[in-house]
Amino acid sequence: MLEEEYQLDYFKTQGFTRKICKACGSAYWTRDPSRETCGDAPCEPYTFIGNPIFKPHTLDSMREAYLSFFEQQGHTRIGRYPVVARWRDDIYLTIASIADFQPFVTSGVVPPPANPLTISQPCIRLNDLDSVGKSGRHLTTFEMMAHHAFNTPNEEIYWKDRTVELCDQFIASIGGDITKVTYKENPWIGGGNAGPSVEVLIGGLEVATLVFMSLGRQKTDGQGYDLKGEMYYPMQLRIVDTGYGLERLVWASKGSPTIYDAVFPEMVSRVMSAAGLSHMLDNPDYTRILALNAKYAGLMDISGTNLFNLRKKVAAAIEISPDKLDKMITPVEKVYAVVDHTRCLAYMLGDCIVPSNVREGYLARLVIRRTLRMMHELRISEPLADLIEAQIRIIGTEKFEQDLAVVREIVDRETEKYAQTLERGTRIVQKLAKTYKAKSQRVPLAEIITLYDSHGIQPEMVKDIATKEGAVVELPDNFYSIVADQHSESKKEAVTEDKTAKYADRVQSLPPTRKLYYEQPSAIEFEAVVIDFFDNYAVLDQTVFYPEGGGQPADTGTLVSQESMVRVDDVVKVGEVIFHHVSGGILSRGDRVKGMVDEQRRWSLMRHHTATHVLLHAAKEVLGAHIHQAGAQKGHESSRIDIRHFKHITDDELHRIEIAANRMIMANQPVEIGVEDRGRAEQKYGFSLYQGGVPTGKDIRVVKVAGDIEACAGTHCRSTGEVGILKIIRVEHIQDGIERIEFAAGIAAIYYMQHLEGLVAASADTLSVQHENLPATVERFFSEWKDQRKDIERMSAKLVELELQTIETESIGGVAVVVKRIDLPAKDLSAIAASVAEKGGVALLAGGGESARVVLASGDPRVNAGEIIGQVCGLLGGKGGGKPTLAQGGGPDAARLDLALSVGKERIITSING
RNA sequence: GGGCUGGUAGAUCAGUGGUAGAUCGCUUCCUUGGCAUGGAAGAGGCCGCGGGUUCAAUUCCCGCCCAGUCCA
Repeated sequence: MLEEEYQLDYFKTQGFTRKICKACGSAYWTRDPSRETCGDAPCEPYTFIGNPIFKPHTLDSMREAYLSFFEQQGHTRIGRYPVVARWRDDIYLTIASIADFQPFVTSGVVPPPANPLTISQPCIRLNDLDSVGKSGRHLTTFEMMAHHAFNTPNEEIYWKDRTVELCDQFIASIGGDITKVTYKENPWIGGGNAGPSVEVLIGGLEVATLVFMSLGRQKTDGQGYDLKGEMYYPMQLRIVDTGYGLERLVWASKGSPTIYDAVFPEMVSRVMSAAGLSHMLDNPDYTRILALNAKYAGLMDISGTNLFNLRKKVAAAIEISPDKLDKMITPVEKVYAVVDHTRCLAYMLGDCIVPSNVREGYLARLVIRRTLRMMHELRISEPLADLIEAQIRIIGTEKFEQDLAVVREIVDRETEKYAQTLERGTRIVQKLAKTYKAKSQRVPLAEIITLYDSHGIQPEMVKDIATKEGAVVELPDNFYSIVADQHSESKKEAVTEDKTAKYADRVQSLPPTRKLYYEQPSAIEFEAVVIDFFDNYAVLDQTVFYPEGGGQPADTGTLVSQESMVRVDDVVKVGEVIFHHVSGGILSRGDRVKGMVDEQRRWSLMRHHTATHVLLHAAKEVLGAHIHQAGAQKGHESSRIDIRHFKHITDDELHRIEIAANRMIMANQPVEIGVEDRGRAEQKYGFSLYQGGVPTGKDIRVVKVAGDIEACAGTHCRSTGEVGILKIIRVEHIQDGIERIEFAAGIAAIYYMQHLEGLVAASADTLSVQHENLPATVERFFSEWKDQRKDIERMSAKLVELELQTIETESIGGVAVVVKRIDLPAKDLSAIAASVAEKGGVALLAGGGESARVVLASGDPRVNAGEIIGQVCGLLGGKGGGKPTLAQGGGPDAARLDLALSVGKERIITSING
């Protein structure tokens, strides 16, 4: 990035000078000519600990100071967005304030909700999870306070000078000494955008970053820049993207040893006492150690082995052994982490994340389990739900969508589940340890990886338990990276190709298709002119054919011109142009055509689509406010909707949902559809608008069905009554936290019920009973079947006994030999034969019938049953085999049974006589 | 969405291409004045579901369902 980008008038008029840091070589601007370093870690240590650089503020007062300052400077205050970035498909969590406005506002498609605006956005970043609690400054959750200005070629709000000026003024307004502030040049690249940027440093701490997003990957007329091997070009939109760390500002305003003491003091002392460490709080040594720890940690990256180096440094400074220091400080670090994590969970769960084994739900579970583990290590007996509830109450219950009782239930369930996992894990490890101890081998690494990967058992736990069992376990330091390596080997990228992508240029020259399916939702016939025809795609000036979208499949139908009639088998939307894929003929540019969509199918799709909205609303009514769609697929025979829920839906709940949905249908309320300004709609209805994904564009189509309000592009019935009827077919548990409800609407529902009725009728018919008696009869038959099976078993045992009593053996070479045909099942034959063999005899028994079964048991080592049986069965047209002592087989040729037996007998005699 | 592990008696789990097992629990009986306990006998299994291979599948192969777990 060019040096000139930073030559601001503001710097010049305010007496700043540009200097080069003697420690790191970076360029920075300062009012203090005698300054020699840039002011950033590790070039400069923290100076604010024990010596605050702002007037004391709490989180709430600092946030208010910020937002009202920028309000006074002409910015509009905007409410926070959820910490789950449901409007993004590339990230799970909101990681920065600008993420709220990506991608549509930053790309210029959608105007910002206000301009300029100010916001305090809670963000979650789990990248530095390991450092939380240890470094004194890392948090999983922080609020990024920001003011954003979106400059267009037509409207200039403000740019660099004003931004830096506002920063200076804000710092002054909270009591900061602006002569101590440095602005460090730090070009920014990220997410396909780039621009000059300055870090705002004071007291050794970075408190803000001011980014001037002005370059993008898309080629424009302006001069391009090569940044790290990629070309960037000036964007139409130039965006002021600032980020002020609320927690850091509060920390610097208090000068406490760690950020945690400054930000959530109540929770720190609560968790300290829960862990029995409250005495530490009043211990001046402890405060001193922590302050030192944070100071040194500020100068280094403490991941991995660096933690040990940090310990050594701090220990040396206070003259105790690193071991002793470690013992003192580790529990306190865990307390900080627990406090941080519970706040993170308050936001996650409060914003309706449901823990699960996928996506953001997995992240929530990860944090929950981590927290539970640390609480266990600290011997905190207080339930996790209590701590999270306390965090929610501190932040304010009204700030969250999720009901507190639901949060508690979710956390309790997760706690319970984790306890079960641990219990199960302990048993598995104990067993494994015994196996390896018996073999006097050490437990191989592969086993430990499997335990972690497949059973969620931490390697440390494996070691503890196995050691207690007396087995040897060695853990490599880089355990987790070994696991990660194994995973990356099996990773494959799924490439989805867009079959219409190649027409992008062609679309540019075509006018948008008029969407009659919106203007006249119940129309099925229309007239149009063919504007273009290529590769069996017809583009018309207007159409009632609905293109695939929002989980609703495309319409099918016909197009008729003077010369030909073609079938429309697929319809897709490319930008604002609609492509009709046709077969069975061709059309020409300029043809006048009459179009007809398949009416039954279209109506069925509309019913299912409207029914989907009704069902979602009914589910919300029955299950709670957290119900959110996680995917949907409409069809004309049945449809399905995936909803986020933290436990299985019971039959009773399903029935209640079905009834609630049908009541809504019977209420026959009109379906209201309107196009609204995106920003206004978001503020008015909230992000529950985006149940089926996030549409593009400045305006969104808002569909209101029976109290359900969604942004939706689909076609709908005119009133709920037109859905007719909604029948739930089944509920399926897709993943943890996601339930799939399959259902049918309208005629399809009737078909389904008729089908069900058919199943009942057929079953009842087989048993010759009334439908009502079917369950009882099936029950009776099943238990009778079981009883009779028992009887047969008992009788078989009797038969075997009888047979044994009457069996006559022939002595051949001193061995008792039986060769006999007994028409019993193979199982009984082997019981009899085995019994003969037990006494040292040899028994060759065969059963006839449709096919033959042969059993040969030998109690004499000279007679190898497995070898002889092969020949015997061969004569019967089959095969057989087994052990030398017991062999079985058979064949289809039952008529030759007597021959086979006599041959078998010969073989036995030969074997005995050698 | 991808990977991995598992599904056998009420519970926890062995096991095998050829007659389904153990421990705990349960029932009954015996020992005892009664209880803890000790002893004996017994009940309890579509070996998750559906296909395939095989003379034979709980076991091997394929698909599905269910549960658990790791990762993006």
